[in-house]
Parts: sequence; C-alpha cells; structure tokens
Amino acid sequence: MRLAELSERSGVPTATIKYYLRERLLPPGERITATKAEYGEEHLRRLRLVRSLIQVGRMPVATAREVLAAADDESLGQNARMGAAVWALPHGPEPEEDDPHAARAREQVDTVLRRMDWSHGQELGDNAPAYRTLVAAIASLDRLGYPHETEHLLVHARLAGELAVADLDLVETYGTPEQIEAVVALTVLYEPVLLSLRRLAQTEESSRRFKK
Amino acid sequence: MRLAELSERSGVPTATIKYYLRERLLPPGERITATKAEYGEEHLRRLRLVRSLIQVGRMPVATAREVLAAADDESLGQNARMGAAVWALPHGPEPEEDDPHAARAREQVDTVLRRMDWSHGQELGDNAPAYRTLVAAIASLDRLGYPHETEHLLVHARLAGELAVADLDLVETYGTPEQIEAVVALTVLYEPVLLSLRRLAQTEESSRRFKK
DNA sequence: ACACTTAGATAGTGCCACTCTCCAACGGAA
DNA sequence: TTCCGTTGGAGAGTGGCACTATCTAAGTGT
Repeated sequence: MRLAELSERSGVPTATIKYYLRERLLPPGERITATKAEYGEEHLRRLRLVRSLIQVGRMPVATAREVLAAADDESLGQNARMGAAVWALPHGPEPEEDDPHAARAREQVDTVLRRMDWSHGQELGDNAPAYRTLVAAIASLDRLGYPHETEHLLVHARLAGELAVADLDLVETYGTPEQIEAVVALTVLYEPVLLSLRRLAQTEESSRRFKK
Repeated sequence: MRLAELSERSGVPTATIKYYLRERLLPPGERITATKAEYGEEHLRRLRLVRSLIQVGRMPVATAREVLAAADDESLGQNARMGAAVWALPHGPEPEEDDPHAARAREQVDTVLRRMDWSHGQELGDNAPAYRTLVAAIASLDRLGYPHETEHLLVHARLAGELAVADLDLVETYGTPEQIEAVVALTVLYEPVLLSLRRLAQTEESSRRFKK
C-alpha cells in the first residue's frame, strides 16, 4: 500500500504521516522506486498505535519515539524491553531537592512500598520515573496543606496492585512477540479509562452523599 | 504582602504571577495606591493551588480558570459548585460520531454503568466529559484490536468505586467552605499519585511473573 | 532630590505538533 | 514520445500555549 492509502485507511493526513516517518515513529516503507514506497499492514498497526499514544494517551512525540524504540530494541530480552518501554513513558515534574515537603513525601512513599512489599520499587529506589513523580505529587499535596495519611495512600496502593494484576492477566493472553506492545498500549490507554471511571464514580458517590 | 513577597513565598516568578492575575486565575490584590497592591494569605493559598493544578495536574491555564470560576461561583449551591468544577476538569479527545468502534464502546460503557448501578452517570448520559472520554479511550482500544471484555472493565469500575469512597471520606473531614476546593485539588492531584502507583505495581507484578 | 521599586500593559520567546510548499521522479493517457 | 497529474521526501512556515522581557507611569527611601 502507498502513503495515500495508508493515510486513507488510518484517517491520518499524509502530511502527518510524513512527519511521523521523519521523526522515526514509523519505520520507512519499502522503497520501490525513487518516488514510490510500499507500506504493509504492520505499518498501519504501528500508525494506529502511535496515534493512540499521542492523542488518547497525550504522549509527546519525542517520548513516543523513545518508548517505541525501547519496545523494538531486539538486543534486549523480553523483560528488559518491557522495563525500558515503561521506564520511558511520560512522567510528571521531578521532586525538588532539599524541600522539606519532598523529604516528607519520600519517607511516606518508602513506607508504602515497604508495607506493600514492593521490593522492586525499593531496589530501583528514586531512579524510577514513577517513584519520582509519585514523590512530587505527594509533596505538592503536602505543600497545599492536604493531609494524606499513609493509611489513605495504602488504600490507593492496594487498589493499584489489584489493577496491575488484572492488567497483567490480560497481557498474558497475548503471544510473546506482541506482549511488549500490549504492555505499552494497555498501560497508556487504560489510564484515561481508569481516570474517567474514577470521576464518574466520584460524581455518583458525591451525589449519593450530598444530594439526598 | 506585595507581589514580590508573594513571589518569594510561593517560588513563582513575579512575571508569571502577573500573567495569572491577567488570566484571572488569581483575584486581584487590594489596591493601596496606583503602584501598590496588598495580597493576603488566601492569595498565597490560591496561587499554590493554581501552580499544582497546572504543573502537577498538567491542566491548561484556560481550564484551570474555568474550574476555579465554578468553584468560586457563589450563586451556586455546594453541590452544583462541585459538579460544575469537576465538569470543567480537563478531559481527553471526544469520541467520533458514526464510528462503529465508538458505538461498540458506548454500548459497553452503558452496560458497565448499569451493572455498577451508577444511575447518575446514566442520567447525565453522554454529556458528562468523563463519559465521553471513557468512550473515546475504549473505542481507541477497540480500534487497535485489544480486547476489553466488559468483565475486565468492571474490575476497573469496581476499583474506581472504592477509590471514590476513600476520596470522599477524606473530603468530608473538611469544613464545607473548603470542601469544594478540596474536591478539585484531591481529584486532580491524586491522579498522578494513582497512575504512579499503578506503574510501580505493574513493574512489581511484571517482574514477579516474568523474571523469576 | 533622585536613584530605585513597583504594578500593570504590551509585545516577544521558545517549544511543539503539525501543515504547507516545493522539487525531482515516475507513470498512465494521447 | 510528450504531456500532465501524482508521489515521496525535505525544509520552511503556522498556530497555540505558557510564560517572559520590556516599557511606562507612579510611588518610596535616604
């Protein structure tokens, strides 16, 4: 299939596809002649994934490139690829150094990881992007004066753990070659799902408590 | 306190505070003379909230203005204000009309809402931003060919419900005047917390399943 | 008296995700 | 063969957004 058809089947403008090719979010098509290139079904798949990551997952283009590069890196094993891909996923602002709020937050996060027995997070320590983002977010709550007892965080952590189990169960239904892509897609695309459900649930719960 | 002190105590550059004032994210200070304005503790509070919403919650400035305007609107009751504020919260892309994937997603979401007995979401129907974002995200998963059984969605919905209960419990520990602001702050700032915990949990679970 | 600050308005900056324009190279129709 | 529309590729341009720098008139401290 040629660029025009790829565009039509995906709904992405040709100019944008060219941009993604230039940014190496898509592998180049097979060059037939100087002015003709052939794209396959896997290009269409990849293009749809890219679009989803960027538009639904609100991921920056540069980040999507890194994530996909990690997922594609054939020099790495299955696990290393997954880890690298999730590691490259977009994350929030970094916690500030020498900030008492950040210090308190860090302590609290460490307590939660210990209580949850998430040794992996402990080992990786404050290098993991998710850990740093978590600390920054909690530091921010602390700065605003909102309490966030460790107990309350543990509720969230426990629920996050259940989510992870459900997600990994789903991933395991795929064959190994697609698992890496599936982890990336499901991790990112279930984020808006989860957040939307939470907002709907909050609206529901709130109207139950206050309206009636 | 003057603008310079507000800047120093919050860590936000004066130029940026001026920008927020212009954009009506902060109420103007009390004008003393033509070149002097006095800001109070509540300006500092509000400024910190604005910064958190924008930087930690990644909320666009225009959206933050709408959310805060709704939370401040004294012509509305407690509940209407909360609803309006949450309604204005940033949301993802809209589902496309006349798209079979979106249609399937819509059906599935309705089933979930019915099974969860979330009548409120049912009544509001497809007008609620969270509902529309949810449909768009699931449509996207469908387009990519990832299965998302209603059962799997229900797992997420149930967990979202538990989260909402925990969150509202926390909100109720505040006095009514601060509750609206608390709902906004906690809804938005717990999103990165939840997503970070989920990623950490996934890493943990994944290393448990695959590494060992 | 006069250098220094301040509040406020206006214009400019940098980044990012596209999008437009151009060009040389085909490729089917006359 | 000659024409003319189409294609892939590359570089420059666009629009939106969140600031940020400059400027001006009006105080303030010594």
